[in-house]
Amino acid sequence: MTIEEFARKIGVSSATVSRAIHGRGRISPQTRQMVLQRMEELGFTPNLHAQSLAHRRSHIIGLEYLGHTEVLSDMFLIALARGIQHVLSEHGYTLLLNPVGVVDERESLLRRWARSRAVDGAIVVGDPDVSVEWLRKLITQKTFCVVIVHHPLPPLPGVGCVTLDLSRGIAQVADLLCSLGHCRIGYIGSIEPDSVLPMLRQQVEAKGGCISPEMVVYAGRTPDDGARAARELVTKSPRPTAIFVRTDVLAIGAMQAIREAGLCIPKDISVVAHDDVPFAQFTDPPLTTVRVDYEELGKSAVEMLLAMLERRESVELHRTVHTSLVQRATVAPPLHHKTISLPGGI
Amino acid sequence: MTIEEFARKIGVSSATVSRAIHGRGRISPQTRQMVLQRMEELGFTPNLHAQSLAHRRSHIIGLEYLGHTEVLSDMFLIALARGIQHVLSEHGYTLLLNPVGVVDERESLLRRWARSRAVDGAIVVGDPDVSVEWLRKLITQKTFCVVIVHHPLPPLPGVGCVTLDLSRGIAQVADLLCSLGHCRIGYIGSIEPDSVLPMLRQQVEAKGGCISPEMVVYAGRTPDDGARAARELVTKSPRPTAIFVRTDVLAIGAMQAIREAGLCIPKDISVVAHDDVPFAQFTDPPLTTVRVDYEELGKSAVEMLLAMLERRESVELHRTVHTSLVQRATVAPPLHHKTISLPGGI
DNA sequence: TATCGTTGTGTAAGCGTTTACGCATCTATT
DNA sequence: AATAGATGCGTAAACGCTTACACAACGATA
Repeated sequence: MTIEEFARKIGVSSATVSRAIHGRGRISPQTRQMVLQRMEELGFTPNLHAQSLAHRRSHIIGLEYLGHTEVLSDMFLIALARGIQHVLSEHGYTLLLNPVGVVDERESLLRRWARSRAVDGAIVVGDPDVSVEWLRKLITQKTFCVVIVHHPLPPLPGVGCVTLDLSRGIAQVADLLCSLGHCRIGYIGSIEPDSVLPMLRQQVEAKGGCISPEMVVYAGRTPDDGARAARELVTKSPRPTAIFVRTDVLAIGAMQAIREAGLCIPKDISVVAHDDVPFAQFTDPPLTTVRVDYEELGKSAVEMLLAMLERRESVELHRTVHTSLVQRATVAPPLHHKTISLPGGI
Repeated sequence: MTIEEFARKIGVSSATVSRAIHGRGRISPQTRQMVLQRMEELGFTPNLHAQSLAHRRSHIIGLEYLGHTEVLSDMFLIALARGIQHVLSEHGYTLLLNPVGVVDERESLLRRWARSRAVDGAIVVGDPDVSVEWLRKLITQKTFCVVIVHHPLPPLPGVGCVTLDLSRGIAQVADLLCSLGHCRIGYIGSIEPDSVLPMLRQQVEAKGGCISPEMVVYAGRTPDDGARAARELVTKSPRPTAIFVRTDVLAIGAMQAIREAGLCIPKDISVVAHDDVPFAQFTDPPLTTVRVDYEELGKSAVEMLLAMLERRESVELHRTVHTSLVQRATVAPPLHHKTISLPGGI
């Protein structure tokens, strides 16, 4: 049913129906009520494409995720999407997903979406691949977007930026570990380059602890990688009294390997990880880890985007989301509290 | 840039450009090549809404998920979405998500989408809430959809159906357990009504085992629920030699409780669960569980839907996806193999 | 050479909305 | 009672694409 047919059927013009729907323009309250009610009854819903065409607005926003797609690393996406959806649906928008994990080399789907006006704006996730050039191309299309990154971007018109700042959580890790007396701390990284190690090291050293170079090993992404790394660290002598693992997924494997080495977590060795993926609370013992509030991240991003789309005054183009440690059961004081390594020493 | 502007700029008419884009209608190969090339150069992309309006096709399909939204139960959604996306993007379609977990009582978002022609078709997940009435309303809008359910639906025009049949996996569970000699089997269910228990019981009894009524307890959804249920089962005497747990999430808690009761998995008691969520391989020991291939489910559904949309002949309107057991390390032969319970006995 | 089908292109009428504009019809003012 | 400004509504022109139809140019046939 088209708006014309419907209008005729209820004895008004299409313009009146349109005005009733949007509550804009001059229309009497009675007529409006009547139209809305009959819409319910007859089940008329305006054609979205015609609306979008006329409005030059689709009320759809896109989510572009640049990055490797492994089963486990995907999990954060759903949390992000949930945060985004929540805000979005309150404003009558919906979410269009790009093919997860299918990164189109020649031209990002997002650009195509933007040019074809399929989306009004977009949220872009995936730190390493967000280049300024790429963004510059994107915004030529007069599409707003907000990117979620680790390090603030140079300001570009029409580009918002919410940065995920890991330092708070990392500082808390250092605090916890050092205050318990850990000073020989191991580090299992994921993929280089890595901005977390320097952060952690600085914090730890400031508190009298130490992450000496031979105590850091870069593993990879999978639990097996984590296990391998943990085996390596655990055979060092002296053994680290605590290990920070860059991701929960790695930590899963690391914990397994540590147990297999006959060590007890956290009595013999403490473990702290990062991400707080859903299963972190179900490991044995439950994993102490740094929580990243992806839902909050999604919310912030979409709020910013909507503010831009609705051309609100004074839109804050930069926001920061912090992380925080959630303590569960993989950290305890070190067993022998006598060994104090000198700052920077081996 | 509109198609008119672009056409003028390259010295042809808009009709020619359109024909070049779609490769339909009469157009010389040279002109077509030229147009396509200049599209690249000038960066022209047709407006999607205008296209959809003219075509009466949006090339977007919706995913509606009816159901409770808990963090862990969400995980299957992403696998499903991945399967869907994969096929979809090969055919130039994209996916529109309904607000996850926001079930609009008055009128499903999907219906609104369908009526407003935002989507060409939809995939509906969420067994318990898929009522035939609801579907009947949906198809009034001439929208195709395929539902993913556990039990085949009465055939409706325009409604495809892929059913997830759990029986194969359940039979394998019964096989495994009984062939190892387990005959006193406990059952931890999730939420009633439950179609799995009858299936499992039938299979088990056919093989000489038994799930006696006091060996089944309905728990809920969370790991804590699972733990409570396991504690209850484990204190029975005689104790079950194996427990089937309806979901991996419940099993997590159950395993923890079993360990806390001083029992060893699988030596003292075997555990088999269902779903094979990502972390199932990382429990300690790794969980033997029934795998549901959600990606396959998504693929099947979307293939069927696309076939319907493209009005292919002889579309198979019903497909079945089976489950299968993946054996990991939570099952072993029972410790004392002497007790043989009579079929159907207490 | 006149005729006919074929081929490539342009013209214009949709597709289903929104909205600027104009025209009645009212109330409020003199 | 005549006029001015509100107010409510309809008409019609966009919005940017597709496609049926018309038409010109062409090689093939008689």
